[in-house]
Amino acid sequence: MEQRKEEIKESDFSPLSPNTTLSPLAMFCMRPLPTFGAFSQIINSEMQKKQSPVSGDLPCGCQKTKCLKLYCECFAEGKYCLNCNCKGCHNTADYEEERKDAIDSTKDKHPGAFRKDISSNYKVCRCKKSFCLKKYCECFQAKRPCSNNCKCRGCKNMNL
DNA sequence: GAGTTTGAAACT
DNA sequence: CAGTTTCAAACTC
Repeated sequence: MEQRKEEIKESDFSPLSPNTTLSPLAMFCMRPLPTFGAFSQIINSEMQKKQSPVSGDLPCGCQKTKCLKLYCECFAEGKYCLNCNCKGCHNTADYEEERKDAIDSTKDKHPGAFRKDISSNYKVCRCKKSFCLKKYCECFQAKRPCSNNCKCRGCKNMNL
């Protein structure tokens, strides 16, 4: 089907013209700029949306820690909570200050925290009852044999 | 779904 | 550093 080129008139773009029909883009461009606070909220919201959940990751279900302690896997991985089952979560952009403080104090006590480059390879377990053959054991859960540095007892998760 | 077990994280 | 408590997930029924 042949598309006829329409003649473009100045009135097509003028917001002052009562009969003008504007494109969605034009409408967007004409919107007033948001206040700084609103702008910040929009940015934070978009940042959170970009935190796509990594495949295989499970949402947390924290109840008491506001997801601001290492008990929370999302927090421990340096991620915002997203689509989680947690209650009273402060591990979101809405609580950025509190979250940042929590990260700082956790880093003070636990310098290796949030360091993806070192955390997974050097973690050790202290299992006593699971023989390191259940997901209670972090090594087992990571599909990795226990190392000499582990403090586990009766370990059956060793390389032969 | 409720209750129990487990070991990391936090606390003292 | 060691013992204890708290916590959330894994597990069991």
